[in-house]
Amino acid sequence: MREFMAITKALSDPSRVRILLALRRRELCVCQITELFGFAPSTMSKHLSILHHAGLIQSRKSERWVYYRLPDRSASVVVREAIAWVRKSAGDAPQAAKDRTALKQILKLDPRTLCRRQLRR
Amino acid sequence: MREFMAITKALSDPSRVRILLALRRRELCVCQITELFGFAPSTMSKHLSILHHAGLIQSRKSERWVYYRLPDRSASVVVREAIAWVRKSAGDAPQAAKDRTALKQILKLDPRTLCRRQLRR
DNA sequence: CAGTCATTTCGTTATTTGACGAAATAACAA
DNA sequence: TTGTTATTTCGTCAAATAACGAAATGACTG
Repeated sequence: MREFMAITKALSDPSRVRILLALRRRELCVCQITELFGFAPSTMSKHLSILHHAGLIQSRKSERWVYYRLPDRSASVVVREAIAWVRKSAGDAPQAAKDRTALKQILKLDPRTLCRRQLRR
Repeated sequence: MREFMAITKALSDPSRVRILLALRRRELCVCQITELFGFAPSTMSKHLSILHHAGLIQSRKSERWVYYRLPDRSASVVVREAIAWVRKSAGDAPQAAKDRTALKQILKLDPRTLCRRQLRR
């Protein structure tokens, strides 16, 4: 029940659902996700931490960046079914489509450039 | 996304998950659910209203009581998959087992008697 | 009709949550 | 080392949520 509630609480915020959908095809680094959402870095970090704590995303560190991705096959059935349900139920929402379009633009940029861009504001 | 978030928000409270699990096999009237949880009637009513608004339960009125049940086949795929996921992922939790045991006792009583019992407190 | 009774609605209160900025941390670069 | 950069942690504030009791509602009962 604990693990399950961690998942449902993680899914109860629309930004976190959007993050999961954005990670559908590829891993993303924090600065890319931050750029996509327009939130303060600390806010994004908190959302990512909640998803990670629920087991819904995994992370790796490379050079200066932290990358998040959907969990691999080693994840529990609960988690994998949750993600499948999210994708199937919310993947076609207008917001998800908007995010995909915005993400395409973001992915054109080199992460180095991107993160500097964020700082300039 | 709206419908989906109504569902995830509804599922983000453990009491509401327990209600769904309690309704697994049969419909229950509000006074039976209230007895099971020990909350104030107004609190239970609010939880039921949130579940109902999300489409996760249906209701019918009979004589003096309101009965709630899981939705029938007419419910959307999102809803049906949500309920299936809940059952599969949280149905075996210790709390769910406790609830089943407590529910057995409650079901032995006639609803008439039961609701009066609540009032006496 | 007047009185019960089951449930819901409303208003209040304490707690949780989500946002931010500032400061801390960790990794790289000069 | 010293400074820069990416991310996280911490503290704060406003908004959302979950609990309650009191009052309203709606349906049966006498």
